[in-house]
Amino acid sequence: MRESKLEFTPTYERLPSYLRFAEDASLKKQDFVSGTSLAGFLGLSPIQVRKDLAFAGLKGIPKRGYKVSEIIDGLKIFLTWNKPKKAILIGAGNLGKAVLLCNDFKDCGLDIVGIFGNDKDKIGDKIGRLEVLDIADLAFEFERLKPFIAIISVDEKLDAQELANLLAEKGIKGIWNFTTQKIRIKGNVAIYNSDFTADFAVLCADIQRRNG
Amino acid sequence: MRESKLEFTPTYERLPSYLRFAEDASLKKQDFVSGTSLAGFLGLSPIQVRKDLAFAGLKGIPKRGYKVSEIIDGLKIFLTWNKPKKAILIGAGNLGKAVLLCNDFKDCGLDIVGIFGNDKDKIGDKIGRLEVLDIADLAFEFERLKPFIAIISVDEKLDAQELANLLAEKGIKGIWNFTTQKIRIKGNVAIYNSDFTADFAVLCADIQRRNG
DNA sequence: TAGATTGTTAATCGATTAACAATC
DNA sequence: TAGATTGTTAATCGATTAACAATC
Repeated sequence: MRESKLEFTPTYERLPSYLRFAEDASLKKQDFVSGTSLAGFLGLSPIQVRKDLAFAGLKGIPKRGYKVSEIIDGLKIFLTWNKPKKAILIGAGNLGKAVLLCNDFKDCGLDIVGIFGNDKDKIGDKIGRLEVLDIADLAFEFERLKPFIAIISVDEKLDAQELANLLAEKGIKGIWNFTTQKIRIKGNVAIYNSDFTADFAVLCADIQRRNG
Repeated sequence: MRESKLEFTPTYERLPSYLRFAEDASLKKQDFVSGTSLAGFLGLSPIQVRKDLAFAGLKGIPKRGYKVSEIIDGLKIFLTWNKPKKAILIGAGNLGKAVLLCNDFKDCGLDIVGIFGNDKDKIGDKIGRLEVLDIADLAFEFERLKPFIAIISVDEKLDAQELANLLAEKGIKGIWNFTTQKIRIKGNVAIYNSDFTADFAVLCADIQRRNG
């Protein structure tokens, strides 16, 4: 569930899958891929793929398709993934670790420079190349790390709204909220809520529909 | 990014937040909540909340609002969250652990009865109340556990499509795919793709829009 | 050339929002 | 009663799909 009404959200959601497809094609030494093949692989309609790529500023060549290198470079620029963005992770639990250590973000310009925990046992531990910092030092460490994005993956014992208020005050540009707690910020901060239970609701509805 | 075009998806995504709000109200011993207050808290429009609740079959009382207990019971039934659904987790990494151990699903009828790992070190370990099973025994253990839903959170070393094919053949009803690998199933299996990079793309677009 | 593919304009479909009557 | 709220029908808005011309 996303917070603000950003136009073309479904398109933005599809673009990363086009990027991955192009990177696979690149590994296979293919120079061009057609929107049709992309659509076929991803289970989308060719028209939608062409519309999306056109939206991202990409031009194809009739009969040949889209140049793989242009898809890769173009989409990375369009998504701002060509520029590294410093991020901090708040919450050093399993989800925080998963985000920090998974390889899916290697192309996204997500540069996690700090991880904060609440649990006294965990503070000082190493996760990957980072040492878990004390969440109590968040305001102080913010100045040093100067993050652009904050990822909140704390458990329900901590108040996500309070954390968000502090982050907003310090000048964060975007907050990715993995808690089911509601976050609202008055200023100009982008907020994305990844609510697993919302996703699960959609899956349940789909199962129900398919099984009467 | 979701797989199939299920109507009313945005509504289904919002319903869990209404359920949580009602449960909070219930803890505060409130008997009724208005759609207006719900909308105000969640940053939605009152019309949308009323439409959503009506879609879920809930009836309010003019001037008073909606009965809290009816929201809770009604939404749980509507989402099929009143009935426990057996699920298996495939992938015993940090994300799998996070899903298994987080409390957000306590109301969702998600009953995780098995977790499978690939890493020889991890097989046999206890995570929460479950022992990590060998993914090589998936077909065999499926018969014993009889899961309804499978959550795939394996890393890129494993082929998610191959796992999905096996699960589909065994009769799984729904697959929740946390990998960025594309899964396609011919049969009548509901698939929900939780692709973090798709979410991140939307956040990046929102940040970009807000900052010129 | 013919066929495959892109690109664009128009039509359709679904979701949200507006307007307002009904009601406690 | 008056005011607040729900419920419903119509209008709007955005996203997807269709149709088809342009092109290599």
